[in-house]
Amino acid sequence: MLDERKASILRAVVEEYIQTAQPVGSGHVAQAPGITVSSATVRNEMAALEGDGYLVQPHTSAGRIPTEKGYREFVDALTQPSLDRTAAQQVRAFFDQAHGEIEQMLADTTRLLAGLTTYAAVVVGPPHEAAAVRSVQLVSLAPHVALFVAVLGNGVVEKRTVDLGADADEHVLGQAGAHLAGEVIGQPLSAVATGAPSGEPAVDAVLVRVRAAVAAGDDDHEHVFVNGTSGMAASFDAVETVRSVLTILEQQLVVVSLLRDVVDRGLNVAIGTETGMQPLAECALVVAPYTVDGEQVGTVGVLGPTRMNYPQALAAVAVVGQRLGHRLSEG
Amino acid sequence: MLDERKASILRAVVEEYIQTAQPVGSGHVAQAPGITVSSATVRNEMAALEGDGYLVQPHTSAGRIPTEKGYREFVDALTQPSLDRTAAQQVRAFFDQAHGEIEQMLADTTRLLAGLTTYAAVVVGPPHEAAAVRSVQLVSLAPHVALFVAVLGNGVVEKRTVDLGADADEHVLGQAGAHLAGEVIGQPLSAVATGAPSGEPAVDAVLVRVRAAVAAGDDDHEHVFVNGTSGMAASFDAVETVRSVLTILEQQLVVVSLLRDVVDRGLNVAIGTETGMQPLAECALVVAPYTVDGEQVGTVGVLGPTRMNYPQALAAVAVVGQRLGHRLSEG
DNA sequence: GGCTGGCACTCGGTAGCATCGAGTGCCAAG
DNA sequence: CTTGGCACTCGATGCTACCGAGTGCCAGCC
Repeated sequence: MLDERKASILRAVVEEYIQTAQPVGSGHVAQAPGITVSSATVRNEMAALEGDGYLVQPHTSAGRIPTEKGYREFVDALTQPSLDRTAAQQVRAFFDQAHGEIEQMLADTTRLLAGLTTYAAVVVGPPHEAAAVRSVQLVSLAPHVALFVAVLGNGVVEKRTVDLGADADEHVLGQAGAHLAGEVIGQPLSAVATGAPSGEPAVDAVLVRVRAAVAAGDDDHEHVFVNGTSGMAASFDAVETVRSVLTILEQQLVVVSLLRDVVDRGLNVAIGTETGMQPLAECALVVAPYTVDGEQVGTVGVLGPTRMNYPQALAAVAVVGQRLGHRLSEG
Repeated sequence: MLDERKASILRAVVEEYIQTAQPVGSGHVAQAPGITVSSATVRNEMAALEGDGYLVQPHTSAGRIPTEKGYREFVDALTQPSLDRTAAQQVRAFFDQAHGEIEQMLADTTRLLAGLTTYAAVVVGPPHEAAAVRSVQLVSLAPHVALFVAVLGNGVVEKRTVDLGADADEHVLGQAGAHLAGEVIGQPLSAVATGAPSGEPAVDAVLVRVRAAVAAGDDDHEHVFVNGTSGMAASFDAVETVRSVLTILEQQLVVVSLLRDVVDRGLNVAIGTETGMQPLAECALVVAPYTVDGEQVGTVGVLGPTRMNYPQALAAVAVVGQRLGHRLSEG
């Protein structure tokens, strides 16, 4: 454990480094608010902090930079920060005005978060399979093609185009739809795959196709929304870093499992290698799960450089996650 | 108009510059295939090309770089290029296997294009309003909340959450839904906004709310899918350029109007300032509209650096656009 | 007349070198 | 234990010399 003085020196270093991106020297720290000792004393303490692995020198006779361990300590020592007035206002305004369609709202939420933090924002939507089916319908689109539409209790609509292989008239489609509705309403969507035949040959032909189509799309990744990559890009000065981060963010499955993994470890913040992804070594991830009716159904997060503004990011993610959960609980 | 020799010299310069990103000197051009004259002659011709605005020198005594006019000439002189074998194979495989849900397919198409070109790929989906409504439904989600679901003829599903303001039982919702169905099936979705009341007070209360919700989301931007931003990032070496391009790509409305604008001008390729967007001065955009049942309904494109591989990009965009149109026409 | 080899010239990039200064570690005194 | 002082380090900056890719131009050749 760090003593009080070491802790405040570490804090000063991290805060200045976050602002300037330059190695910070003992002189600057000595002048920082909350530091009452001389630069010489600071030097001694900084040497000790370096010995303990909280700081590093890029080269002898340069200032110091926080290590992952240093950031970790800094973050752990943060008292739960709160948003500044205008940002809180912005969040409030957003969720007051938020309306309409769930996916649109999640996408807009990433915009909000990206705007609040100037980093890349990520929102993982509620898993589709979880919710109970509220309504099922089969709609004819073209001679051999129908669309299976299921409305889930959380407002998500699942759809699959179904190649029927042969003509099916409206009547048969209607019957098949009604049969499916009887089977799966109130059940999770996966129940579609395992239902019984109806007895009517024409209807059963359709049912087989539909069940196959639904099952095929069943390992449907959860939906991920990403935004603010431009802000993320601005935080790095090596284009190669930007490129590798973009590569990660483009792989939805990877993003989902990354966030889930961090949340499962009970973390709010994953710094550098803590993310478990080597291309994110220079990044930090701040996340918060959100709950609907007391159940964790998704995650919001921001991805930025390790030298991100943690207090701001933590506050933004926490507030947005909480508000989003409330909003979704309302329906 | 350029004479034959100037044209082939320009072509050689562009091709080498695309490959190396270095100013190209007369010596290299002289060794290029198709060039049979000495470097001294090439020098004279290159000086003339510079005088005519096709090339520039970054500084005296350096090689030359194509100008926008130079790229334009190069592109216009291209004979319609075709995809190499493996890429064509990839496209074929993709569309053979493509199935299921239209939006998923469009998203996957951007992945395909991004993979083919190593630039950022953009696909603009068919406008939602255009297609005729096939089916309408009102589903209760929560006590005061219902979901309006409309299936359009092109397989798109439009949905709106509707705050009913008060409880409405299933029966009333069903009636309202049936009433709407009678009005708008076969019509574009916008017909929902202008229907008549039903006469039944409870049903009409619901109808008012639904009509408002549908109208509110009506200026719904068309859906845009973007992918391959990491490849785009790798094409530039200034992070600031990457950032500004990302900023553009994050604004869906801007992307849509950009593509539409280019297509409307009858172009396949927009180079640098031809895009009309200043942050894209160092970019080129290759686009192709795709048609369903003979009607242009959307656009595919790639966005890369001005020194992009035009033949490859043009071929990829053309083939993908065409195949996508076919695929969508089938239903 | 047009092409070509030759040649002087230009100028960005790189390497070597001195200088500067922010920052360090250490020490002796308070 | 803290602090001012001091010698030291080493990246950054600026200067100079040099190299070489590339140019423009010219005289000779086909």
